[in-house]
Amino acid sequence: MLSIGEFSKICGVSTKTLRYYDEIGLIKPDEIHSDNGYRYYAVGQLNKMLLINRLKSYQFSLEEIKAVLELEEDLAEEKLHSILNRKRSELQEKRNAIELSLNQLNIDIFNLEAGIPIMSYLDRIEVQLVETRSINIFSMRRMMSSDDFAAGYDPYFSRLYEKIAAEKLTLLGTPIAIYHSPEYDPTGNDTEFAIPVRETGEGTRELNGGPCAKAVLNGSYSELTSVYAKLRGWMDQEGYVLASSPYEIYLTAPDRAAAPGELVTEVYFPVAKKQRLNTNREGAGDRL
Amino acid sequence: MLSIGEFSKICGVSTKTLRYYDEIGLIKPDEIHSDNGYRYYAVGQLNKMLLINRLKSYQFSLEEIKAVLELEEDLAEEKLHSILNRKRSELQEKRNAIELSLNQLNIDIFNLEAGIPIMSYLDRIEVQLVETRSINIFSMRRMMSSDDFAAGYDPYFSRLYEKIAAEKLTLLGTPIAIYHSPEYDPTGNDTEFAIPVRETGEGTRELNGGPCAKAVLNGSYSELTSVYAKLRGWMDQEGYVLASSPYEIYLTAPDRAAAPGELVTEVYFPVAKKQRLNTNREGAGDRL
DNA sequence: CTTACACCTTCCCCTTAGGGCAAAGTCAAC
DNA sequence: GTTGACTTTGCCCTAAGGGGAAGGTGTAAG
Repeated sequence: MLSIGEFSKICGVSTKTLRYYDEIGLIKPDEIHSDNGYRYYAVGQLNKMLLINRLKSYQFSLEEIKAVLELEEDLAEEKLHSILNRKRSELQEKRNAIELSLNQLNIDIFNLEAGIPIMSYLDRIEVQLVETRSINIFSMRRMMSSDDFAAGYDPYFSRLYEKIAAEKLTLLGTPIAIYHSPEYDPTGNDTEFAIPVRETGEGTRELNGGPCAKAVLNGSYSELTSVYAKLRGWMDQEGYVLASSPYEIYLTAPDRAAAPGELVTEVYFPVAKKQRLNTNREGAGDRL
Repeated sequence: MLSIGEFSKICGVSTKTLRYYDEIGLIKPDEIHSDNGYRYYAVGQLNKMLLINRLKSYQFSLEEIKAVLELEEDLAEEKLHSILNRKRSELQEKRNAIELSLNQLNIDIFNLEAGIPIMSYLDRIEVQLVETRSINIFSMRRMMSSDDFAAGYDPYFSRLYEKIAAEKLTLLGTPIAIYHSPEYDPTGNDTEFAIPVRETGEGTRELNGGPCAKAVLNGSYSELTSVYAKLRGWMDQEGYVLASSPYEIYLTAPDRAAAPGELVTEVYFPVAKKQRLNTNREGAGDRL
């Protein structure tokens, strides 16, 4: 039998950790002296502890490890297999997310070396008030989960293009995404994919024109949230409210793998003037 | 001015988060109504909040972000540059660590599909008691931090090989690492890099022979900790104690980029019989 | 003017995987 | 017998907020 200190040195974990694992029932000492409470571990428990360490290196939580250990005892191999596969996907996603951040960070560092402050692109986002015309669109509407969103819009636009080709419709513009959810909802967003066409008929509708706050984004979609923030900030400052669903027009087709630096996206917020409310609480003089 | 709810929707963060950031002084509302305590944010604070979001995506801690924001105000660009560079290195390291885990996980899944239980390699680690002979080694000794360790031993062995070549010594074996720290110390380990040579003289010494617990590892170094655990477990069970510093002999040269599956490493623990102590508390009958 | 409802405030507890420290008991060696 | 290393429990702490309660406000509609 091994004392907690010996066991901890062999396994490379702290005694604190071993006491914690005992407490949560992950690995309990083979024996606890009833008179002094000392924990003693069996040599045979080394394997279990080493497996725990390995699973930890795969970023399993202790709760998950507990489940895996119970599976191991039941010899439920196919379940274990699926758990490992899922964890592999998780790790791959994490790696990809880091990769994306690294790319963006590289751009920022590159800009900084060229003397461009990090967030200066925000100042280059210009918001204008424009008057749009109504256009006829061929569209489909979907609830988009965040997974769907991450997968990109290409498959949806592809389907639209296929139908347009099949029905011999006349293209009048580049793809558009219209966001009908009143605000961002992490569980799913009501999104309409549209392409301007000449013909009316089944599957088409009119996208109403009117006054819009418009901003143009040159570059990676990762900065879209900033564009939205800029537009909402502008609306608040200028005393406008959202009149209907915002939409984005992808001038460079998103299915074409253009260099991210060359993407051009227009963002439109249909707006209406807020009717006589203090657009600025300072101006209303309700302070000082 | 924007209420906390409006500001939160524009920036895509929760009101809870904004109150927390206020509390820790990361971003304080432009104005707090003194009568009801309501927080109001200025449109101009959007930029700051978006920068915070971006830095969070680079996995800066809030504490670090606070420091960066202060730098931004001081326009200390070169400092900012170095901070971003350091964070880039951190992210790259994280990605590499995940990549390593993924490789190992892939091996485990592959084995599992072939019907081999995950930790079965542990059972294939055989510990034997062997009698080694003294050998003459040419060596250098270093304190190895965990960073040094991660960088690998190749540079050290390379230096030894260079000196051996320069002094025209005769090689008698493959590289050896000897661990003089009594146990693993995360702050640094006293490690000796050695290569067996025929000639004695400056820089050489004798590596004493004697009884050793020996185990052979076929495959990736990531399983070395298990080998050590196995050896220590064996020693405890058989009633041996460590007599001097353990060492590893790399039969396949570690500087050759052999496929990790083909690496062969021998691990030796010089041992001595523990003098008449209960080798097993059960056997000593001090329980039940 | 009242009422409903959305919004805001503070306060408290909860999360992961343990780390640090203190007071007190115990073990093994000299 | 003493000393020093080891072990026990107990308490508070971490980072970045989430959940919910209790109570105070803002605004719009009837």
